[in-house]
Amino acid sequence: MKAAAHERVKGVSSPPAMPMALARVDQSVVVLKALADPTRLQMIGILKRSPEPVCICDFTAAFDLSQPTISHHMGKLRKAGLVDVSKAGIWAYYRLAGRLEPKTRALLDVLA
Amino acid sequence: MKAAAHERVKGVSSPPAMPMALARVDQSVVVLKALADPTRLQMIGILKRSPEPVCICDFTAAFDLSQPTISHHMGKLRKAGLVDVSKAGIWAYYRLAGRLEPKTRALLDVLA
DNA sequence: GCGAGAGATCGACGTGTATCGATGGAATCC
DNA sequence: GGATTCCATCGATACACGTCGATCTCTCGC
Repeated sequence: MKAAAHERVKGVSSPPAMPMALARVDQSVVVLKALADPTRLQMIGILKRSPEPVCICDFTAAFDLSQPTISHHMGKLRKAGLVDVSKAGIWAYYRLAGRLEPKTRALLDVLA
Repeated sequence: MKAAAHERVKGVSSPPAMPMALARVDQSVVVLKALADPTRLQMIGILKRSPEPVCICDFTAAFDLSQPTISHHMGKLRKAGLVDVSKAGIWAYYRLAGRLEPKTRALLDVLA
């Protein structure tokens, strides 16, 4: 993809114009891309219903994937702003991000 | 990707087990993948707030993308079950799918 | 300080996807 | 019938992504 889609939208007159803020589209796409993977969606589901932060080693044990892959997926969720990480000594504990856009929060409520 | 993620989930005992139905995960991922693109997300937004079905030629005019690319995106939305198409002579009119999973409907309500 | 373990990063590989131009199929108009 | 128009499909290309093994960076316990 060479450019963000909102830069490719022409004048627009025929279809009803688009109220959704343009930056909003890109922000939503970032979150949607982060969630559009079976592993990450299940990770979010697990985090969402866990009252305690979850050690990433638990995910490495639960999924049949290598440790780098698990770390990669969690990093993707982190960069999308969906999860927070706290390190305790050797271990890294993840939980759903505390500060979430209302729209993102609603998304997670619907999904998981 | 070699297999669906739910086939890669091991015994699972440490993290709180996962109530989300396994097929549900894959179904959600299909919808999320369809929405995780700026062009398609805007298309859905336009369809969502248009009371009338929209001719695909309007999208071709509104976005600075080639006709095959627009058709490709619309086909992706169609295969994900998000939109319905009706042909009138030479033209093809698209609208949001009438039969939507409640979860999917909620997703669209949040997003667009 | 040193070895060991947890987790992030790196490099590479195969697959998926967005994009385009060219082609094909169907309905319309003359 | 023939030309035209709209849209879907095909083939090709470039890039993004999921995955892994190997490596690096911490922190802990000795």
